[in-house]
Amino acid sequence: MCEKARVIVRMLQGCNSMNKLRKIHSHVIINGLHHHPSIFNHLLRFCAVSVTGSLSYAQLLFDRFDSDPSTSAWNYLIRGFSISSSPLYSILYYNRMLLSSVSRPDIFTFSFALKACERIRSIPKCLELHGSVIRSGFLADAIVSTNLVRCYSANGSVEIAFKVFDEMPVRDLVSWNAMISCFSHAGLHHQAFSMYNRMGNEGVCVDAYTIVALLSSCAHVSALNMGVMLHRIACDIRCESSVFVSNALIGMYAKCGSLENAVGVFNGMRKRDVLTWNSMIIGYGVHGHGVEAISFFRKMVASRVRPNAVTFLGLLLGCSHQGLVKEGVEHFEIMSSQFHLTPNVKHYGCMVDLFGRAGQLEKALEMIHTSSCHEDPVLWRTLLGSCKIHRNLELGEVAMKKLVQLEAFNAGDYVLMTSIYSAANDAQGFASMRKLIRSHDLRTIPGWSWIEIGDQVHKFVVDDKMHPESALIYSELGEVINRAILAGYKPEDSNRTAHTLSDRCLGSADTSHSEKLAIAYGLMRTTAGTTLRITKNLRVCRDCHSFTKYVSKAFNREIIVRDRVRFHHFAGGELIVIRVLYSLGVLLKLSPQDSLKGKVRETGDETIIDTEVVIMVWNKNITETRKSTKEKRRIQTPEIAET
DNA sequence: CTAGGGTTAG
Repeated sequence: MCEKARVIVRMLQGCNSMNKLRKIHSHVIINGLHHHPSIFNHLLRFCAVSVTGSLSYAQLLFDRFDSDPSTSAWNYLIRGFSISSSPLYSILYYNRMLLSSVSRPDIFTFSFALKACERIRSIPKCLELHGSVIRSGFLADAIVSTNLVRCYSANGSVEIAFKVFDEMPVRDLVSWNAMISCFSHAGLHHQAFSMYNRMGNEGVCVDAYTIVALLSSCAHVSALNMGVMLHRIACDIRCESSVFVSNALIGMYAKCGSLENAVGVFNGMRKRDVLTWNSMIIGYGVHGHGVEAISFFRKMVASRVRPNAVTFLGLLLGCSHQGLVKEGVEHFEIMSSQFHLTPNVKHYGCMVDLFGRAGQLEKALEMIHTSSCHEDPVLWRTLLGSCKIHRNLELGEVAMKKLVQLEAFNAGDYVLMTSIYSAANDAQGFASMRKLIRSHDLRTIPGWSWIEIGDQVHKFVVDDKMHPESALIYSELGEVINRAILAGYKPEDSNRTAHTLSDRCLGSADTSHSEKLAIAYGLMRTTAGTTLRITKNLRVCRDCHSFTKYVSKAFNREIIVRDRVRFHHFAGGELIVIRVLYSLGVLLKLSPQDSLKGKVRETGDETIIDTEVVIMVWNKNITETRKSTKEKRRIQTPEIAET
């Protein structure tokens, strides 16, 4: 290399902006050095892969280069495009390389091309690259084959991803993590767990990435015991203070119904990001605790973390479930006016639910019309649900007609509409629904509930007879029902209400609903005082809701039921709200009415608590219940730490 | 001379 070229290469190594690069480039051209391979590579490298580079300039350089680019030159371009907004170009350059260059792809080329393929969502390209990887013998490279696993996974082909993984000659920790994430994303949570077990058997250690992926699966299937175990492992390998791990832990605890522990993790964090706050707000939202969600939202804004669309989803969810119409509307408005976020279908869905649940059905309808998504069946279905609650036949018919017109009707819609007709004693309408059901051969989704006991998950369906301890469970359930009745439970009379008609025709008369079986089993198999956590796929019916409430009183147990959309938290025969004064580490359990009546208020720098509500003090693993007194207590709120 | 991974709603 001549002295001039050496100087230019040194200049390029120190280059930090496109302006400088352009100057150097013209200098190169003047000196007639633009076909010098080393200089070309350095120019290309800066344009294609540095943060301040320019991919279009890289293309320009590439097109004007008149000898055959080296593999590394191709790699720069393929790499640059693979992480750009147009990954397709990455593939185009890869194809061009194969067809027009003497330079052959190496392991790096495949890594970058696979990364691009992961983002363009094309199974045929995946298969083609897979073939080339095999032919070139690079399948033995752990990174290349892990990229292949990710590629199939991102394209929705879990089976092939697993096959590639299973046949990998060399695997490392990242490969295992990729496979676990793949299962977790695909909703195959138990497969994700079994990968973890296999890792243990093969002596592979886990890291923070493994834990985050597994925690996400725990959150989805409410596997609290598994989640707690992962929390312990995170502490053992000292990654529990990573923001990723902490956020995943908060999400897991909140979705497993343990807000106490979610708050515990939240309090211990040194750094918090949007996801940290969102996880807490969503946690409160899905528990139906709008007031608390709003309080977290205020603290979030005060600590200068910018809320995003998901933040507002959590807020609106909490407001609609707690019946906070005014607050919901307020936050829906500031979402766009103050935070410049555009509401999407899900936000409109929450608003329709907010108005509908509160009985303001006309406003709910208006919301659908003013939204940008008035053809979305979910919104109409939400309205239909509200019409059922408030027994509004006219609007119910409007919603149902719309669903039929959109060809989006399902069995659930028919169930709702049928019960609206029944409630209105409209035999004709009822008959027309039956006809529709027959002609479309629609089946309802079977309901099931599960409960985690030890490391086992027990799943129940309606009138379940499959469980090995079935007989015992039914005799226990009889006993439980009797004790609940003594505590005040009134089983819903199936002959009295309008439900009868629809229940009979749909085969879901109020027999032993799956959550009743799960509760009976939980009472049998856990020691006195243990909290029961039930998860179910549908909504909890009114009778089971009331049943659970009285069981919590009769057996003195906290029972937390997670249904399709929210949590129901029962204790002492009440539906309760957990109010956390997180800056104090104080945890209050009170009824939603108390919360609404403002028995806990934060005014300026102090918090006022009416102590007739039950107070629990949260302190690491110790919870202590203090009995109420009638006087008012004033507690100084200290500065919020580390925000 | 250059590679791979992560968390939130329904």
